[in-house]
Amino acid sequence: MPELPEVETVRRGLAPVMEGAVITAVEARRADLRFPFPERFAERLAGRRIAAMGRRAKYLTADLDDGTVLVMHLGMSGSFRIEVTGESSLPGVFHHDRSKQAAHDHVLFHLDHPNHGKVRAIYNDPRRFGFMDLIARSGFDQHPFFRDLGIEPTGNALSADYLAARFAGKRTPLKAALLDQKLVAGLGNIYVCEALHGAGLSPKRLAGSLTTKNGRPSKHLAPLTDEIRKVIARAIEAGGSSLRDHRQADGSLGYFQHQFAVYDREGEPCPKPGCGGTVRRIVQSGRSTFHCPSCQR
DNA sequence: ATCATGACCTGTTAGC
DNA sequence: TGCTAACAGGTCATGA
Repeated sequence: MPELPEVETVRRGLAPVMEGAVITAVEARRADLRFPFPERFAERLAGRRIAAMGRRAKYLTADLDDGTVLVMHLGMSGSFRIEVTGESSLPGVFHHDRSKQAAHDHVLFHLDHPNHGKVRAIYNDPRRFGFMDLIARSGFDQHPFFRDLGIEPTGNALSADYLAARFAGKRTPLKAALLDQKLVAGLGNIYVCEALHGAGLSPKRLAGSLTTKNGRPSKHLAPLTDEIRKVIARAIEAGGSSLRDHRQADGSLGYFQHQFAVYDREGEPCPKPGCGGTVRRIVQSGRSTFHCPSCQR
């Protein structure tokens, strides 16, 4: 499910109830998700206070008061929801039908928050491609999860020069290059399709074709960085995209899917003014790519 | 080294 | 209506 904007939306939803809260208990209802939970997972979390909720690429992090970091990845279908347990006064908290989602509730974090009282954060993940781990804050950047990750697409590091350096000599299609978390971390299938359409670049074009002989950026790279930055920012603003199950932590739906130009719009007219093309679906590296062959060259 | 592919799992939907 | 096949936001291990 979640690319960077969805994970960031989850982080923003969890932060108000998790930051500053003490974890009173954790229930892991099975031994593994994609990977086994770390040794003594629940015991190591119990009693810890959460100092801050963070995000790196598509990873959610919770910094604990003992120097460990709870790392969480939502995989394809992971989501969180918040439930108030007592007479807590959280405006707009998700009042859901518990029986509906309980089937795949795998981890329950029981929290005690100084302002909100007793609250639970519940991790649900039907496909179980998500995972959780505990690592040391001191070794965070060197940890295998994070060591090889590329830059965040939201910050100043993303530039035409950066992409030119990383694309140089690459024979892989632009679509695959942008999905590679070692180059730009956090982009996924939706937002790569959208950014390439915005930039008017074909997903089939070889990444290396966007650099000049001496490794300088071609004229297409500045617009591409702009489109990446823009689509990610707009999607975060919209609370992410709700294709089937992504929700904000308060239960409301993200609505960026209504702004897709090409993703999941096969057969529809290209929305670019004056283009007149038709959105097509192709398969690249085993995954759907949506693009407009008329205006993406 | 680089790249494309299948595997991991379950749920939903398109098509017959 | 009911069955089956294809497909889904991600990543990792494989083999060419």
